[in-house]
Amino acid sequence: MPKVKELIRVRLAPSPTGRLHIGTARIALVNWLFARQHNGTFVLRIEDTDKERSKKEYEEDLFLGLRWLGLEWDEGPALATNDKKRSAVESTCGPYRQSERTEIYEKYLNRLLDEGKAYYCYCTKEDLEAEKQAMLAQGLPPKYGGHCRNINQQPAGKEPQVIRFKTPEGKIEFKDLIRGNMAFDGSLFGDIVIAKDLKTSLYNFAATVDDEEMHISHVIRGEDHLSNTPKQILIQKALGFKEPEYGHLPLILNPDRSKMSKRFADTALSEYISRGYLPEAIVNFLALLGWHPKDEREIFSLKDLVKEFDFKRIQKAGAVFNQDKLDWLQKEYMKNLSTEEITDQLMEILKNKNVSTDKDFLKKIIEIERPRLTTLNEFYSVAGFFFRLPEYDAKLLVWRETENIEKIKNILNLSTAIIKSSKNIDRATLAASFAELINKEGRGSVLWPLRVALSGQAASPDPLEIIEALGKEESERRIKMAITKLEGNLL
RNA sequence: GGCCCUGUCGUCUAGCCUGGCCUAGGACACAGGCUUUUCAAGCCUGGUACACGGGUUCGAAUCCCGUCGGGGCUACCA
Repeated sequence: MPKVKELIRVRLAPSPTGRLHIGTARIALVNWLFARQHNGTFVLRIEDTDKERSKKEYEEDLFLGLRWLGLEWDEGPALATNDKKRSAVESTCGPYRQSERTEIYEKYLNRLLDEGKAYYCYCTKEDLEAEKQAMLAQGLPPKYGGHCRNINQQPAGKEPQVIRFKTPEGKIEFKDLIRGNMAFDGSLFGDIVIAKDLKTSLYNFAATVDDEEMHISHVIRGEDHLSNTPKQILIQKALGFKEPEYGHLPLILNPDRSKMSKRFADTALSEYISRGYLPEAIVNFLALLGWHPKDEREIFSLKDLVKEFDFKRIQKAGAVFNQDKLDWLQKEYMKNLSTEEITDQLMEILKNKNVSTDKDFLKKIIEIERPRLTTLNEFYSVAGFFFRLPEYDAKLLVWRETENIEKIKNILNLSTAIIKSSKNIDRATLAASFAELINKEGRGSVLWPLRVALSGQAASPDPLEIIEALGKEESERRIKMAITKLEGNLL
């Protein structure tokens, strides 16, 4: 076998049976960080042995998601092929889709079969189910009884169903990077099924072979794989493979502490992407889920994490997905964006809503609305009134019960006059021009109806700021509309 | 049921290995206040946690034992 240097090589091995899960994204992050920290290689392997459930579109979603997060893989599918050095590695470690590695598995399957370490099982699913029920009925843990273990020839009238591995008895021990020493009792497994047939390997077998063939040095994955590890170690031993190091990360949990599922939150990364979250926020959030530095910092870029992230400080217990914290981080990263950066993206979003606007106007609005935005996607729902005055009820113009219609109309009329006569309508000038009226009538009495007239909403930025952004003409038009509304509606 | 993992504020966690600096620190969330024309933002203040029970020790969140709780796996899925 061509030699691949004994370096740090980690892998992400997702199965494309659904959109990239937020938990998978975190596993990817940790693997990527580990590779970057040790000058290692981050391998992406697609575990698509389950032909029914694997879909090309999910593979695409995976590639997209990883790239969006900034977690580019060094080896794997969908990479540019003009790198000579890489193609040399690929010829020994690739291909990177399990569906394309059938011959490799077949070779090892045959070896196990020839050496009597694996065998064909002729038991049908029905047989097995009956056996399982019988054991359960006796209060025994269900496991395969080894019926076909020592059959050398195909029994008459029976077809081979699967290939089983002869699980040796005895303890399996290994050291987990996060959990320390682990010990399992092999006699509890029964002979595990490693392939449906020579062409169709199953997870535990395929993954074990690939980790060896791809020279994986550290298997970093979710805790849900902890109980697969002893099985894979047994297969390694039977085949004379080198045992990689293992690290099992705690799971991301629902608020009820079960494994994170769609019932409680969006589990697909693409969901967060389309909701307008920033990759930096997601990365930061994912890193802080189950890990924390010695000090009290909370904000980490991918670059910071390469420096600071420490495997030893990973939590052992699962962590509940906390949307509030994500949103807070998202806001923090939004603050770092320049208006310039946001503008282009927003132009795009507005275009999709059939709103045409010019850049300078948009920039002004962004400045005003920034503190109110968690994601860019929310922009239109909070700031849409700048572009189109929404329908509103005339009653909204009344600040408090004690206000009367005539007074409000009067204030609105006076306001129009103030705006008209104001040379400049920047906020500061406006504040000075309105001072007299406000002193006389009270802030709320003046500003509330103005706000509603200008925004059609009860919650908005300072009305004077809105005027500045909207301009004289549009502001006057909106106030006039409000007056008309009051006249036509005697409440 | 069996095997395995795990248990500090509501949540993410610092502290645990190397007992005393912990009347347990930070962040998010929450509550109150300031500001105030609304909603945000900002600033200030506050409350809540070592799962429980035994030991060991002058002293335990930290060490030992037990109990209880939570989770994962238990497929011809990965």
